[in-house]
Parts: sequence; C-alpha cells; structure tokens
Amino acid sequence: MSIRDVANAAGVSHQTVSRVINGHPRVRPATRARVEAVIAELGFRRSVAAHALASGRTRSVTVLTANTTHYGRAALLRGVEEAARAASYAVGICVVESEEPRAVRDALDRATDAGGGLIVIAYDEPGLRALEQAPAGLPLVAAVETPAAAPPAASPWVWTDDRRAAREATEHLLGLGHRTVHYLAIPSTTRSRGGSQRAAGWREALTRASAAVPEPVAAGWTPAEGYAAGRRLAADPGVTAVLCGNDDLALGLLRALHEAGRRVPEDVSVVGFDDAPHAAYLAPALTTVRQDFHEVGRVCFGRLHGLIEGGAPVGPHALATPRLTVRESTGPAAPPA
Amino acid sequence: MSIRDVANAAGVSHQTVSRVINGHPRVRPATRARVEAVIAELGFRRSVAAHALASGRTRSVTVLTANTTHYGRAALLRGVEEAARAASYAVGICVVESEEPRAVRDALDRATDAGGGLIVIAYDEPGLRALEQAPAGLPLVAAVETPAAAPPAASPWVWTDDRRAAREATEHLLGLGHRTVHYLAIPSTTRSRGGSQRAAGWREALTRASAAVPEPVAAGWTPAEGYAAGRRLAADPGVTAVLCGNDDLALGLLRALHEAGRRVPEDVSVVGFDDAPHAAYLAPALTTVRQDFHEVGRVCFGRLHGLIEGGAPVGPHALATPRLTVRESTGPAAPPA
DNA sequence: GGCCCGCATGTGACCGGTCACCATCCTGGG
DNA sequence: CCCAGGATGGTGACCGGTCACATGCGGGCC
Repeated sequence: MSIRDVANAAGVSHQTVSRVINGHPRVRPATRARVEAVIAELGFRRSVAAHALASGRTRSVTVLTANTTHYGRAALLRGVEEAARAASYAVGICVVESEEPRAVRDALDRATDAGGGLIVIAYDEPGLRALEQAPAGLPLVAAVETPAAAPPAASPWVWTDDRRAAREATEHLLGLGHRTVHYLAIPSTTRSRGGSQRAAGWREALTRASAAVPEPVAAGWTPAEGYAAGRRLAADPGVTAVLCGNDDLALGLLRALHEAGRRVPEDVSVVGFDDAPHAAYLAPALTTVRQDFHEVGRVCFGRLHGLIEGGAPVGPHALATPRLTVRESTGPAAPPA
Repeated sequence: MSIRDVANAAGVSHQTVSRVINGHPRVRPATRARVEAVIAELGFRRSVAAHALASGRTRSVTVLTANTTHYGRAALLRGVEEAARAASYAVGICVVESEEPRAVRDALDRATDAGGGLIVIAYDEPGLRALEQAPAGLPLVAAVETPAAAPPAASPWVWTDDRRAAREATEHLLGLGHRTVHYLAIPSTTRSRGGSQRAAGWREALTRASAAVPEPVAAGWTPAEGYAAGRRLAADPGVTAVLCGNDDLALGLLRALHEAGRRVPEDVSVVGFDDAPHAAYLAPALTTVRQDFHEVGRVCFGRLHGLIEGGAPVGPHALATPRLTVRESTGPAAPPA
C-alpha cells in the first residue's frame, strides 16, 4: 500500500497523492477530494520510514535522561509527550545509564540515530555530560538546573529559578526562628562548584541572614537514600530545620526523624522540593516548593518544535519561579530551653 | 555519509559494506577489517530510516499506555527500556488519552506507524481497549491483569498473579482478627465483571472465611483520589481493616485516617499494593504486596523480541506470585469493647 | 587437465516516499 | 489573435539501505 497504489485507484499521479497528503495548495478541490476518498477507502497511511528517508525529517523527538521514574523527570517526560502528541510528533526515550564516557556516547549515538530532535534532561551528571558532548548541529533543547550566571545567548536551555525558590524556602525557615537550616542534598552536577543551584540558594539565604552554614548532607534522589542520610541529621539534637533537595528525600528524612522520636514540626521543621504527588498526603503534610515539571516538558518540546520547523534559533528560557507551599511540616523553632 | 562512501574509501562494493555491518559470515577477515577500519575512521552510522525502509524491520518497540508516571507503569516502562537497550532496540512511548474510540484508534495508529513491536499496558480501560482493537498481525505483547480464566493459548499476555496475592493479603488481615476487610479500589476494566482481579482475590478470601463482603469503595490511582474516597472509610467506625488497590491509594487513606483521628494500626489496619518506593518510608511503614513491575517489563520485551526476531508465537505467561511484605500498618484487631 | 563447487564479492533493482523540473491548460492583456 | 504566466498535474531521479542473483576465482576430484 503505497502512494502509487492510491494514485492508480484515484487516476492521478503519485506526486498528486503526495501533494494531497502534505496539504500542498496547488491541487484542485475536486482532485483533492477524490484522492482523499481513495485514501480513506484503502486505509492508506504513509510510511514513516520512507518519509524520513526521503525528506530527512522525522517528526519525532527523543528524550535523553538518566531516569524515567523519579517524579520530576517523569513529569517532565509527560509534558513532552503531551505537547508532542498535540503536534503529531512521535516520542522516544533514551536512558543514559551512567556518566562514564562510554555510556554517554552510546546514549548519544542511540538518540542521534533516531533522527529527530533531542531533549536532554540535564539535572544530573549523566544528563549534563550528554548535553556537553552532544554533536553540534543536532536540534536540541535541554532542561537544566538554574544557571549560575547568565547563560550564553545561544544555549537552548530551559529552567525554573529554583535557586531563588530554595532561598525563599530557607528564609521561610529562618523567619520561623530557626538558628540555621541544614540541607539534605540531591546529587549535584560537578560543573556547578559547591553543589546544585538549590544548594546555592540555600547557602545564599543563610549567608544573608548571617546564620551558620552547616555542611550539606549528601544523599541521592530516593526515599531510601533520604532515610540513610537523614539518620545522621535525626541523631543531631542541634538540627531543628532541614531543607531537602526533593520530596522523596524529605520522605526518607521524615521517617528517620520519626524513628528517632523527633516530632515534626514541633522538634524539627522539614521542607521538601518539587511538590510530588505524595507530598500533600504525608502526615505531617509536607511544606514544599511547587515545581511545574509538566510545564517545563511542554516548553522544551515547544521550543524544539520551533527550532525544527521554523529554524528559529533557541536561546535560554527561564520559567516562573516555583513558589513555596506551606503545609504542616514546618513550624516555629522551639524556644531555647 | 552512506555505505557507498564507505565502500569507495575501502575499495569494495557497497554490498560488502552492508555485509560487514550486518555481521554476514561470508566476508574474508582481511576485507572485514579494512571495511571496519574505514567505518571507524569516517564515523559511519547506518541510517535507521533507510534500514527500516529497505528491510521492513525497525529494531524498535513502542510502549502504549494510559499513563507514564504512576508507579507500576513507570517501573514497567523502565524494565522495557533496560531490556530494549540491551538488545539495541529503540523505545518509543505512545499514550492513550482516554477510552474513547477515537483516542484509542489514534493511539493505535501512532503506535503502528512507528513500525516496530508493540507493548500494551492494559491495566486500565484505555489500555485494554487498545489491546482489543490492535490490528491482527502486529507483533504485540501485553501486560494485563491476572486473567479471570485460563487465557487462550495464543494470547500474548504477561501478568503476575495478583488475584492470589490479594487473597493472601486479605487472609493476613482476617488472620489478625478483623471481622471483615474493606477494599479501596483502583479502577477496574469493564471486561472483568465485578472489578479487577485484585478485587476478585479480596472477595474470594472474604467468602472462603464466611466474612461479610462490603461494597468496594471506588477510587482512582492517585493519593488525592485515595484520600477523597478514603474519608468515607475513615468516617465509618465499623471499618478496621482496608486493602488498597495500590500504595498511592493507601497513602491517601492513611492521611484520611490520620485526619479522622484513627490510629494505624491500632484502630485500623491498612494494606497497600505494589510496594512503591515510598511504601517502606511512611509512618507507619506500609504493609503491602510487592510487585516486580520491572521484571514484567523485561519479560514483555523479551517475549516481543523473540516474536519479532524468532517468529516464535507468544502465549500467555504468568510471573511468580507477588508476596506480601508485612510492615507496620497492619496489626491485630482491637478486642471488642 | 577439465570440471564442479563453494567462497567472496559485485551488480542492479527495489522499498515508498520527496524533490526538481517539465508539460498542459486556461485566462487575460496588448 | 497571440503570447505571458499562473494553476494543475506528471515524470524520473534520488534518499540509503537490503535483496536476489551474477560473477570470478581457487581447490578438490576424477
């Protein structure tokens, strides 16, 4: 079933069929109608492979990421998928296993082979390496951490200002009377010396308030890692307020505090990050910074789409600053004994 | 950069290059080495589009699902991706928005256009409809609920026996002295009259024990829905044990119970389903049924891969029965007042 | 020494689209 | 009445692989 079969059945040339399926204007309405009727009758669908080969365009994007299940990345992926679907683009996924050069190159090769545009989730080291090593000329947009400085005008980056959000979250805690705020850290990309931008915002707030800046506690992304690292925090009676790099970490920390017999928020206040679906339903409900990853994904696709179809160069783009959502896990510092 | 360029540079015909990249045995080692050297030097990569067009094979699978973010489906997707990557298959995702015929047909069209194999996650109505309406002849494997009866030998289905697991979970609760067990239900596919197989297992245990069978409480998949529906359960003092269709629902229920001032497990016992990453870190830690979606995904891909490459027909396949993991959210029924 | 055969390799068609370019037909202005 | 030029539509090459088949060559066997 090719355009030539359709052409025969409709009594036109294959080129006319091609014009019809591509919405080319120079086709008489009567001819167009006849061809469309035959297409519907035969159930013709154009071959994606042939189209891609002949035109060089694929109408597809692939999302390159280190993980597809953690909340933020999964939500971002969903945003991409929705926007892509609306534009009838196909979406592929390509996971970078680790930050080893070989794994990064493999992933890049796979992503490039797919032929379409590329959306890189560069929230972590593997993603960031992939972004840095992506071949020039490949249509690409990246979701990144808040840049430390003003990015070059040509960087196709999308982010939310979570550095500022982290600062505000820290100030919220400080405003509650806590002497200082500890930080339970998600892994940072090595490019940003001194930790992620979330960490930078936290440090900034502390410094401005002349509060002590404790050593950040390194964790990972998952509740299990938050729990493991959180036990140290829970064991330290000097800790009364903790900002967590994400809500899963906060969940683990909450558990560690619970086991240590420390009440939240009476003894310790906890702030999460991202507003994952579970945050509002924990007991205590988690105060957290609401991030719209869904929107980040949509914007990434939108800009990539513009780049592919319009050729318009894509520059850096910040979304609205995420806002702190205060719930039950934060409260006034206990008065000094 | 095509195989002909490589051929010229290596002083062989394009066909010999083709044989080399496909690992065809009838090539002299010296020739092969020379061609491989040129390929490496030029950085040649075969065009996926041209390969697909000429051979009719795509080396890709697309996962058709109603959702990519809920734990079970996300984990399954991850399993598929890992297995696919190991086999150097590309993976695409295709989301069915709703169960409307139009949406289902669209999704199927998109999935079919991709050209490769298809993995349908048919845990819900949209997925199930897509499965039922998938064109015959398309290489396809589906992750489904536990079948009610022995499935036809030709059904390419993969599942875990969660009906039995639900029965065991219910029996665990009954064994703790609860008079009956309520069920907070995930949406069921209409094909299985009377609810999902999880519901069937629950009902079976109740019936065997001659316990009353309360009306299941319909919820959705998310904590928010579990909370909304759970409030009714929490308000009913007769409720002392609840089985939840998944862990997110259980989370919402836990919250509703907390707000209603009912202690878990002292007043009410709660069992979840799936063992999502957060289950073990809630306070109380959730007793739940551990599901290996990751493995389901791997198996789906493995069978599809066999179908595509080997042509071996794929029949139904049950994985090991998921096991109950007892944690803190279940306890003995309170002695009658 | 001639013949047959299998290995190694080359040749050209073909997959199903798109692209550049050409052929008609029709209309209107000079 | 003729010709320019826009509107329609057709022709054949081409994208970069794979496939079926042809060809050259060397060795074993009689």
